Amino acid sequence: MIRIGDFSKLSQVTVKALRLYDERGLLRPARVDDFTGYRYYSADQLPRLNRILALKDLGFSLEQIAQLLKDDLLVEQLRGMLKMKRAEIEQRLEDEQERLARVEARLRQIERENEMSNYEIVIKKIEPVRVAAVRDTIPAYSQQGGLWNELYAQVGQYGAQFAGPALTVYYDEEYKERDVDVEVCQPIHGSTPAHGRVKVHDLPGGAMASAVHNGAYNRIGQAYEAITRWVEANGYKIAGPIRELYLRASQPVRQDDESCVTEIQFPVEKV
Amino acid sequence: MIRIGDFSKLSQVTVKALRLYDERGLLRPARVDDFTGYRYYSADQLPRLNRILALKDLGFSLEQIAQLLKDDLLVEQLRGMLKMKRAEIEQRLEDEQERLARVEARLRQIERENEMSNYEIVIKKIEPVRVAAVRDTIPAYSQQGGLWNELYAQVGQYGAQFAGPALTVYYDEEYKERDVDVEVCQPIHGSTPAHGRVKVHDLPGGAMASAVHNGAYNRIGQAYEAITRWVEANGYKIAGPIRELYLRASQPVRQDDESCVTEIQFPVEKV
DNA sequence: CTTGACTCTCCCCCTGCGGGAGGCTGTATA
DNA sequence: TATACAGCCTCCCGCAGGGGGAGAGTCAAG
Repeated sequence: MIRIGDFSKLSQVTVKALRLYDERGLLRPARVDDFTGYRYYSADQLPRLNRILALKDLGFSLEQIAQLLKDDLLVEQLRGMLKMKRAEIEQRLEDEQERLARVEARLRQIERENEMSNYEIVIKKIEPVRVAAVRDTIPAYSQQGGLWNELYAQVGQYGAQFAGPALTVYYDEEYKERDVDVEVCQPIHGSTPAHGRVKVHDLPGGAMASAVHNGAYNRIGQAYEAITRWVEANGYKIAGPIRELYLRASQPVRQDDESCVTEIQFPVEKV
Repeated sequence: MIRIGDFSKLSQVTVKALRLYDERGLLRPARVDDFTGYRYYSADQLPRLNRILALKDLGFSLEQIAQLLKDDLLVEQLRGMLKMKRAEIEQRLEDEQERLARVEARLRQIERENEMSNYEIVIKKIEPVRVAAVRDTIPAYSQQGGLWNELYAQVGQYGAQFAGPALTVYYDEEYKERDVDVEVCQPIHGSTPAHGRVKVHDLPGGAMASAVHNGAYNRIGQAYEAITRWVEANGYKIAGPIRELYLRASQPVRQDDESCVTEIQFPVEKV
């Protein structure tokens, strides 16, 4: 009969862990003194303990190990658990690879510019969103005013509930200074009947690379630049029209209002 | 001013997380109502929140992020943290690769034999251990008795304290049936003067592939077989003389005593 | 008999939240 | 204007796998 401390030395497992395995039913001591509560182990319990350690090394949780240690375990079940675990590990490997790529992209950026970027790009999954919208090709970005007036005249008339901040979708594949294909949108709840040029439809959801620009519109180009570089450096590609969400806008709209907050979303998918 | 629920929708961060970031000092709301305790956020806090999310995505803990968000952070420090994180991720990748290899080795073994092995092999780090020992070349494994008598006669005389179970070291590089170079050892505390053929020295520590054989000695070959296969299948190689630890032995020694418990240790290193 | 090394149970701690209880608040509607 | 009801607040517990420590009981040697 071996006391817990000696058994701990023999097996290289801490006393704390042994007591936990006892409590969780993974390894009951060969004998427990009724009066003192002392745990007494037997040398032939080492194989079972080693089995526990080996399974832990494979990444199983204590609860899973308890299942795997039951006497009536079929080889089939073991095989199934192992395959599950293999898939799990492969997934984690992939995740860590991507994480590593992101860290290295950051490091390269620092080496190049020797400073931190002002923009943080994050990937977010967006749900599809119902909007009332007016789409048109207009001479220049700054000429959206008319479209917004048209949109809110209509939406206001039907009193639809707003479901989020207004946004613009830019449908041009490339950057254009003139004759821009834009759609101004207001997310709404429920449905509002289409009327004239105001259509109600659902913007598709999906993965978005998102950055927030804090300040005047006339410097928003920096945000586009940062996000474009990030998308390239992190192995994504653009997979749809870009959106601008006006989280805080000036009334009336002014290009040099520093208090504006705008989120830019690039739909992306992995290369 | 944006209430926490709306800010949560805007940022795709749960209310619970936002409250936690407030508590941990990562993102204090722009204003907190003194009476109601309501948190009010401002749209221009989104960049900071996105920075938090981006850093979390790189694998930093909330505490590390708090450091990284401080105003007086130098680029140098950021670079240092990133390099640390890179090393950490590379380490994890390596660990997971090995874990995957172990799982796959198990699966292959099951496919081959369609049953579970009776032996569990674990890697353990062993500390160097001081022993009193007698080494000699003897005609056969089973002839160790004389060496043990010689050893204990001497050790008993000086009354050294035992520091663990007795063990044998097999110095032959290959398996041999006759003329075996063995050393019988008893771990002791402190030092005992050498006398005659009994030497006191330190067995080296290091990584050991260990298996426990439960039962008679004359079936211990199975354990050797299992551990040899494991070492090969998991990308290790043998890096020193093999040890046998007699965790529970019969008195007198009998080859067919089923109550014996013996641990076999192969010093290994990665290929 | 005493001392010192072990052992016992119980409780709190770690991360990054999720879930829920119990109790205010703010707003939209009847 | 009264009342729902959604939204917010602060606790408190739980998670996995133990680590650290308190306070009290046990064992073996000198």
